[in-house]
Amino acid sequence: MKKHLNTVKSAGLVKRGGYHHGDLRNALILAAEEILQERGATGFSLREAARRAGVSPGAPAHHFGDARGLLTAVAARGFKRLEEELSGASTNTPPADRVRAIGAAYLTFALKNGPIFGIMWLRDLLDQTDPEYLKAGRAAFNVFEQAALERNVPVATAPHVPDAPVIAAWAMVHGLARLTLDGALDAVPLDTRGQVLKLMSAVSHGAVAKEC
Amino acid sequence: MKKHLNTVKSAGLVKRGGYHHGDLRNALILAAEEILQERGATGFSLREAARRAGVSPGAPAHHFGDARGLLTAVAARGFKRLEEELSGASTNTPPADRVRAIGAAYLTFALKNGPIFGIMWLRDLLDQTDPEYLKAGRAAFNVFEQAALERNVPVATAPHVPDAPVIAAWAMVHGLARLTLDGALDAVPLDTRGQVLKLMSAVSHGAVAKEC
DNA sequence: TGTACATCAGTGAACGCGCGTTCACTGATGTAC
DNA sequence: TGTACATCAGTGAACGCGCGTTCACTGATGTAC
Repeated sequence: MKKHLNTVKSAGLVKRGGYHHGDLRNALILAAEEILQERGATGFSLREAARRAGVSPGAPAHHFGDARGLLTAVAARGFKRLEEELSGASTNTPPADRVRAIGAAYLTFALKNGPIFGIMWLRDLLDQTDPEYLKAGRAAFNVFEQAALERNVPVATAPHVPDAPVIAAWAMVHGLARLTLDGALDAVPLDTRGQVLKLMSAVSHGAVAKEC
Repeated sequence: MKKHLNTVKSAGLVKRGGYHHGDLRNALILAAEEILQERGATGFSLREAARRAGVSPGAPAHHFGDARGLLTAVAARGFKRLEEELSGASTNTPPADRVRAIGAAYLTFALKNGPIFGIMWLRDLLDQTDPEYLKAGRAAFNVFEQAALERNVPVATAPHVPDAPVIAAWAMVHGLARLTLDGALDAVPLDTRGQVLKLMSAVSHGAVAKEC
């Protein structure tokens, strides 16, 4: 019955003896992730997060203000984790296969973290102006774009406009992830996803635009 | 202040004088759509739908059982409307351009009906076994697939497995729609969406797979 | 055409629930001297 | 090394809220004869 405490507990983030917690901010983020994964976005509440961190209902306000604040932190952390996964896939793969590997990592992350991935895009529930959130989101996209363009221009410095093949490829992986999560592709064999990722890679490199 | 009643009202679906409503089922579906469009999925409640239809809080139970039942009906109607849009785009367009036109219609529908489109895929909130819902969803996909395959085999009769280019193309439009709705493409010019749809069309016809 | 009656589609008050947030408070921590 | 004190990070009881659902009821409708 208390099984849901395991993750937060095993990370040593439930309040121990003292009056002060020590790392409540992180404990609440982990607790929120736990709730999302177990019960989905519908099942989330600030009180439940406080409960799992072993703390009174008023405590979270000190760190996040309100529920929106906590969820925004969760989303930001989600994008950071996604970025790490994508970066890992990128550096471990020769340039020619990079985009496909990144796409596969994107898909894997989304499927493993369904409800968290979902909330990362639910702007209604987030503080859309939070700089950490925005930065993390851009960083993740950057990894993808860099691999597609196969040059090392640092994109983050100046605003620029990504071109159609990159957007098309991103939309394709993203759509594949969402349709899978939403159960719309239950009848489609796993193998097909691999083929879709190949097509995605080709699109990202302009294989279609350059005269087919 | 009562502005939100307009749609349901102007459709003549608010209870008039009598004890019985006459068409409460449809009135509730319209009211639910209104709420979703105005307040998003978070703002939806069964009581509010009843309120807008001019009926007591217990009334919806007679027609839908619970909130899930009503939302499922909304989602089913959403897919029916989507299917109509896609069919319209298909029949009004020469075969060569059909997939692109359908993709554009898909995107337009999604953007016009953001929160409703969102809920159509939120299986947590729906009765996933509802036959009307399932049928409407399949019918919409069928229009897309038929155009991509450019033959007239009726797909609905026997279960079959769509192949990678069709799934890839669908994922691409779907992803484009969701990323746009979620504000992730705010910096991308509208023109780019048109180019993405062209790429989508090429992919759906196997332009990439057939040796590039 | 009239009457009895079953069925249907509503009412509206009441219930218990968990939520987010507030607030006066208090225990722990860290810093100045 | 010791003491005073400000600041910080918690408590926990209380608030009001809107929700979904229930239930005994009642008015309207339609059908049988």
